[in-house]
Amino acid sequence: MGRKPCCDKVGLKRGPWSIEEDHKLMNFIFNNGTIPCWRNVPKLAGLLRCGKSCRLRWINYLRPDLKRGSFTESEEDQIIRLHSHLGNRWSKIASHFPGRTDNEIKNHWNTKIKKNLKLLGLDPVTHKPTENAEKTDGNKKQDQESSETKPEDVPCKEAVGIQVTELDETNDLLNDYEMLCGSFDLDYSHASSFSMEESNNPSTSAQEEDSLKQWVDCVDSFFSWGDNFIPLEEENSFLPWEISRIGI
DNA sequence: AAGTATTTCAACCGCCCCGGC
DNA sequence: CGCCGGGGCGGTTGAAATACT
Repeated sequence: MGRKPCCDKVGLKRGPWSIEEDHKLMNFIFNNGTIPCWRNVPKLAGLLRCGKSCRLRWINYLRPDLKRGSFTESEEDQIIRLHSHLGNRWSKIASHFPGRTDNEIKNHWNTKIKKNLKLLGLDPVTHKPTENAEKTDGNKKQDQESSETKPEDVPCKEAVGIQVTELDETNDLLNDYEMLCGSFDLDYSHASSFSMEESNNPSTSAQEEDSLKQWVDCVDSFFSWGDNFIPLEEENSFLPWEISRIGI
């Protein structure tokens, strides 16, 4: 409304990213490290995209520390717990899951978890039985607000920030949820393992480095890099798996 | 095998917040 | 103190993939 768009959209490409575009963006980021101003990235990287689009592509898809694959049962549990206290603050929720993006969690919530909670007769917003939620419809907003209490306002249980009594309620909810998942025969067998201990440990272990190297190998085989790709080793700037340390 | 319905998820849109001036 | 611009975030869309008839 009267506000200038984030960029001049005329002549800019939209829609799915091509391999070549991914290549250009990754190459630029790997060779330049921190991005002080995303607005300049498309110009400098030779992309016909808006800066926001580049940022999103990097964060949601190209980042080397991204964890791929389906959500594990424990991750889903954690999402439900966090959502019951944080509401739709996807970025806050995602901050508890290294390697997962807010977009990914949001999508998973909207497509799967929400549906399963509804099947259980639970309101995905209030996390309470639907009848209950209807009965207290007038107070729904209040409920919602209280359920979306800011994390900093809530005494913390471990790193997650959950009151003990509320945690018990959430655990009951999760038991029902797990039973439901079981009855639908959800398959987590192909999903990678996950633990909050692991996720709360930001230290770059040798294991993590290995996985990042694997990622790079994987990307190398996945993308058909063009001849103009500058191997990072040759560039001598830094290795891709060091990105997490310098904090892009 | 073909057509249709449903699901998934990458990407976009637009608002809000915050820092710089 | 107010304005401006950029980044971040949540909601939404739509194309592609998958399931079903």
